[in-house]
Amino acid sequence: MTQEEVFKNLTAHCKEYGFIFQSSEIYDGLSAVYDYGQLGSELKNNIKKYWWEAMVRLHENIVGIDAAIFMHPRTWEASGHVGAFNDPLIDNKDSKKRYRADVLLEEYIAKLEEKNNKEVEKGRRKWGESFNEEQFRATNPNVLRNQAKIEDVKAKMVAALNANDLKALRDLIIECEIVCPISGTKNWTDVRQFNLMFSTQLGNISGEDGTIYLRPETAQGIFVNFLNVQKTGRMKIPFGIAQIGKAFRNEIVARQFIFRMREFEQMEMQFFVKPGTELEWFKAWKQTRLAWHKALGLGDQKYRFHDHDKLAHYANAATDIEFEFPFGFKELEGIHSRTNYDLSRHQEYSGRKIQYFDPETNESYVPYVIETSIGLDRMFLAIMSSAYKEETLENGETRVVLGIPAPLAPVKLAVLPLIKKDGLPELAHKIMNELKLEFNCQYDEKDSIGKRYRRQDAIGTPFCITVDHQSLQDNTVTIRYRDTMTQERISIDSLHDLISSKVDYKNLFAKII
RNA sequence: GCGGAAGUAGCUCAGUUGGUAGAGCAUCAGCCUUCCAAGCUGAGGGUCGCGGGUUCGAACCUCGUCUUCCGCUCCA
Repeated sequence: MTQEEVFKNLTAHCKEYGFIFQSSEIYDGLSAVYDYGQLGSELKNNIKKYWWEAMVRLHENIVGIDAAIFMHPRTWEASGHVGAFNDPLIDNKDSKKRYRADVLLEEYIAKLEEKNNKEVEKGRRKWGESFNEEQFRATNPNVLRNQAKIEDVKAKMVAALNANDLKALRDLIIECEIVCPISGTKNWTDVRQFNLMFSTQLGNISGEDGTIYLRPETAQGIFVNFLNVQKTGRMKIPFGIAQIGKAFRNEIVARQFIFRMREFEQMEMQFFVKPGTELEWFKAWKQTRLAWHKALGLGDQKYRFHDHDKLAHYANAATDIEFEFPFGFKELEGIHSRTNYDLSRHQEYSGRKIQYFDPETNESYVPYVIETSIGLDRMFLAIMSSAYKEETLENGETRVVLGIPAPLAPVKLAVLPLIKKDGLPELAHKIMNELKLEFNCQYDEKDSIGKRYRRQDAIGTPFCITVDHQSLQDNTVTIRYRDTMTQERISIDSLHDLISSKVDYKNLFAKII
């Protein structure tokens, strides 16, 4: 079976067992938006917990916040998200080249002006000393025609840009018969605004038109709260602020299932350090974060660093932790040395002093920042794609099993009466009622025992507790392990401690610290 | 965005030259009882992605649209 087929089966499996559904499916779905189902949301919550506790609880100098999705619009001017992504763009279908629509029109206007200048030069040569440029421009029919066109195009372009009327811009390009400099054709796409931020209206914000954005990254919520957290939490550098939350990007192409979605969730931590020490911390966080991933046991060979050669304007070092997805090695987490760019920009745009007074050196500075930013949905996909296995057993039968690490498994155990009479269901319920106080459990008495094991395998339940006739005699049950399919008989009293020891996050943390 | 392919029950799919919609698995109820799925009986479930058009009649032909997958492009 090819990788592609396995990935297809995985996505079908995610739907069939209630992990992931397409958003608004009964209305034909919404492109690149997905919902997490009854099991998916459990797994997602467990991933969040693993990250949050590893970052916030295990590091005494990291605290967590939960900032709003809506932020003051000036945030995005300071961050550089507004402006950099606000151009109306148009593609030529033949050359596949992309242009700014307003630039194409301005070049067209410039050409007309050049034409007129040439006419004027011709007139000047012809009339010599007695040439009156003003009068010439006011009377020459060619110049007048061009000038009228210039005025017309300018007026229409400004009107269209102000009204954000993209269709009018395209119509104008067609009307002017502008051709692509490369292909020479007039085969244009629609004009599109390549703004990656979603916008909406806020009731009444003073001085603005009320347009606000859904945050395209969670990081800014941390930066604008730097002073709040540092002062109220009495934080001393170096320290970090962590956050889990939704972000939104209006991607042009969003594909590969939940790998690139328009609404997604990030788990980010911004670590504030003394200027000059940032590259040491960058190196340290690379190792810390890789260890966090490897502790899950999905396979060490599935991870690699991809250092950036071309750095973003705000960074002085950057790397990706890439994971081997079914469609190849792709970015799972980014670790960036963001310098003091963000805090400095907010200092500039807000007019507030955003600095840290270092008691050791008695000086103030704008801290440098190391960012670790992981896509929660990508993490989900990484776990699912490495956990999903189609196995052929020794007896020739097949099973589909999700080898999800036990601490992250949506359902920790299933309680199964071997048959549904003779008092076995009653005892099974009694066991379940005690264990469900701590673990997410399922009870199942339908169909043969083997079939029920397969059902639990398919959703990644690590343990099946089977109640049989012997249980009624001696208070023991069998516990069956998902990965090995082996069983052992243990007393009902020891169930809690055994399962607890296997699903505890401590097992993972032990490998990190 | 461009090009290609696809969309029929929860899942995987069949459906003949256009003539009232099918299977297996799954689900539910009952029977049976057996530690690694597919025993017996019965039941529910589909405006064939959506919308126009052609036709006496469309799952099938046609146009549009939405969604998904693949390649390119774009973004980072």
